[in-house]
Amino acid sequence: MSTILIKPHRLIFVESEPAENVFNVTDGAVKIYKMLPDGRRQITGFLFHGDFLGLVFNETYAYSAESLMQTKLCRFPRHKLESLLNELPKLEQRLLGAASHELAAAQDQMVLLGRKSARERMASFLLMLSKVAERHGQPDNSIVIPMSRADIGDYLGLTIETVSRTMTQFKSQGLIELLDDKQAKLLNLAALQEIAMSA
Amino acid sequence: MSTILIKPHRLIFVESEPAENVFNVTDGAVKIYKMLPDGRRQITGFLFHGDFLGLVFNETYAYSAESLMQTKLCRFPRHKLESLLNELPKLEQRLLGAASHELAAAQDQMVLLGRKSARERMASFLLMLSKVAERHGQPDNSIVIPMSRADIGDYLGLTIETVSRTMTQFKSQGLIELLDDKQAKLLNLAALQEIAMSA
DNA sequence: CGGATATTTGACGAATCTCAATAGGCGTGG
DNA sequence: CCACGCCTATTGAGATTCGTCAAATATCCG
Repeated sequence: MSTILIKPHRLIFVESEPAENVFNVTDGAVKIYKMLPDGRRQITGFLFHGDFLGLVFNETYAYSAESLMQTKLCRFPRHKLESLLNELPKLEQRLLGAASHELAAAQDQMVLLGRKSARERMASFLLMLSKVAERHGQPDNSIVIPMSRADIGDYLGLTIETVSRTMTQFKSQGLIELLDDKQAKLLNLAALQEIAMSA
Repeated sequence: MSTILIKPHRLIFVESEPAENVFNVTDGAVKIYKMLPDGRRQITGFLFHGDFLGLVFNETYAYSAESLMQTKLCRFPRHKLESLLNELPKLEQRLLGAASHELAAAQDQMVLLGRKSARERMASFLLMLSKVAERHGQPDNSIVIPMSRADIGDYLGLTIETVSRTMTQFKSQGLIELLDDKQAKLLNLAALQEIAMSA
């Protein structure tokens, strides 16, 4: 096990490569995504401090992973992990808990992608970043947006343009304030929650 | 642990109820879904012979489950499961494997919902049913469709009408043959795979 | 400072949704 | 056995949301 430091916008591993390592995000932010043969991309999650990465029991990675910013990772060789599991059953329970949590998040994202409008998706996304801010001990109405508009679009199943237009719309309705591309204030959390409609 | 028999179109459990049982589908078919407050629904998966159901490590179910047809389930009380896990670490590995598999399926579904066209979604769906048929020892080009058009729509993030129109389109292009609402032949698997584009 | 890249904005078009009508299946009861 | 009614699926026409293409603006970084 070793700690590694990763520069912004670096590939960490690629889908269908042999899954040699498992990671834990210590600091920074990571996106994970799958590609279609013609180049369309779906980002299936963003990972932050404390999240597990590459947690598969297949022989190959099921998705690609890339850093959004300078990021610190703990790396375990996977073959060591397997023997470790036999020694520490407690760890296995933690992994099962993590997988269960990820699964619940994946199902929420399916609801978002299958049934929510662009406005609802963007509101849900901003509230997700608000929860991340909270987890990091920041005020929940002041968010950092470490990903590009393209990343947001590929996460929400929208185009860059729709993401941008919806942000502008929220801004002009006084729901948010954009400090710059990467930083925003949520001026009306209640209204955003209303829009997001997440059961 | 007991085996229970469930009639078609019966609720098995409801989202946010205390998760008292874990199930294994022995026979039949089950849909699992989440609702938005205004009644929109997203079906997050269909389960068949051998699939685990209600596999959560939260105290409440994360989704509702309903039978599509007459279905047989194995039921475990969850509190017994937890002590069982301590005795049989092997079981925990199987559950972790199942969770990992479900997670991979969830990510594929996110790609479908976020980035695929109606045609691509329907082709992917028909091929999924083809794999189910194979798993059941049936020819892979003769599928049973145990769910309604509404279910298909809520699974693929489409409306009933779009599902129906796309089926008609496939039929008129000689890709499929509809025996009745619930049964079809896939006349050109290669073409459907081409359309589905699943990386 | 300046070129490259990312974001915003605008005009238009297309895929899918909505609403409405029709057709088909299936069970019940006459 | 047929007729009726109910429910689901299909088909059609028009509306709408979001995507596409294009241009302008802003931002980043050497």
